[in-house]
Amino acid sequence: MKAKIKKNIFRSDCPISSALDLFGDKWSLLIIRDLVYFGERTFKDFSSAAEKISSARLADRLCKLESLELLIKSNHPTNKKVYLYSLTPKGMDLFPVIAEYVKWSNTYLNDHIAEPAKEFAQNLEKDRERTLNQFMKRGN
Amino acid sequence: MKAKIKKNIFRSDCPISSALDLFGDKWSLLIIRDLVYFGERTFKDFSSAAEKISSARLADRLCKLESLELLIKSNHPTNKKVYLYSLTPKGMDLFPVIAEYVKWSNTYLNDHIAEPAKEFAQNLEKDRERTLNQFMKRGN
DNA sequence: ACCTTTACTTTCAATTCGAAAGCAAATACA
DNA sequence: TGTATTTGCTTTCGAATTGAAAGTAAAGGT
Repeated sequence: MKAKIKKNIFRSDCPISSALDLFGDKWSLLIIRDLVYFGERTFKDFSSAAEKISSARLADRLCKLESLELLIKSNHPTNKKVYLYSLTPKGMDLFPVIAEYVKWSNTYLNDHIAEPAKEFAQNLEKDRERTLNQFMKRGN
Repeated sequence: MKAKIKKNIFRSDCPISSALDLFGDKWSLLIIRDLVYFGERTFKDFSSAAEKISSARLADRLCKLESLELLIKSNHPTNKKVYLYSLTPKGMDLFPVIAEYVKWSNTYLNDHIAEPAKEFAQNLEKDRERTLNQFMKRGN
C-alpha cells in the first residue's frame, strides 16, 4: 500500500507550518537521523532503532519521504531482497534542524539523553560550522 | 479539561526523539513561533493564526507547553477575562530550531512561502548569529 | 527441498484529531 | 442597570491516524 500524498497539504504560507506539514510527525525526522548518521539503511535497520517504529508506519513514512525526495531507495548491489535507503541533498539539508533539536535537548533534557549525543552537542556549541560540515560532507 | 502528561513519554534516550516526544506535533512549534514573533499572545490571538487551530487543540497544547515550562500564563493587567501567554527562556531556546525550519523551507519551498519569512531566512544565511540574537534579545 | 530472512501489507482496536456547539464569567454597550 | 457580546475555554462526536500483531511473497541460506 502506497502512502497517499494528498493535495492541499499546506495549512498556510508559513515556512514553519509548511515544513511541519511535510515531515512534522513523530517518525520522519528519526528516519532522517538514522540516514544522516549511518549513510545507508535497510528497512530492517530502521526497524531495529531504539524507538521501535511499527512496520506499517515505517513503510508509510519511507514512501512519503521518498515522494518528497528527501531520500532515495535503491537496490542492494548483491542482495535482491534488500533495498538501500539514503538521503538526497534535500534530505541532508535537514541536518541543521536535527542539530538544533540535539542542542536544545542537551541543555534541557541533559540527564536523560545518551552520552554520544552529549558529545555531539558540545561540539556543536564549540564550533557549529565545523561540526555540521564534518557530518554533511560524509563525516561521522 | 487539563492535558494529561503521561509517564514514560520518552521512546528512547535519543535527544531528537525525546524533543519530538515533548513537542513534536503539528501545533506546538507554531504556538512557540507566535510567541517568538509577538512576545505575548492571548488565546484568541493564537486562534486567529492562519493555520486555524481548533480551540480544543489549542487549549490542550497551551496546557502541555505550560506544564513543560516552555511558556507561562499570566493575567492581563486590566482585563480579568484575558490571559497572556509568553515564552520562558526554555521556550525561547527553541527559536534556533524554528530558524532552521525557516531556512530549509526557504530553500526548498521558496515559491510557496510568504515574503517576510524569505527575508528573515536571507538574514539568517547572511549572519546567523546576529539575526538570532536580534530576535532572542527582544528584536523584531 | 525447506527453513529463514526481508520488506513489506493487512487487520483492527485504541488513540488522537478537527469541527461544531455549548458555557460561564467578564466586559462592552445601551 | 440590564442585555448583548467577547473571551477562554470544555464537551461531543464522527473521522482520521496510530501501534501492535499477524500474514505474505519473493529471495536467500543450508
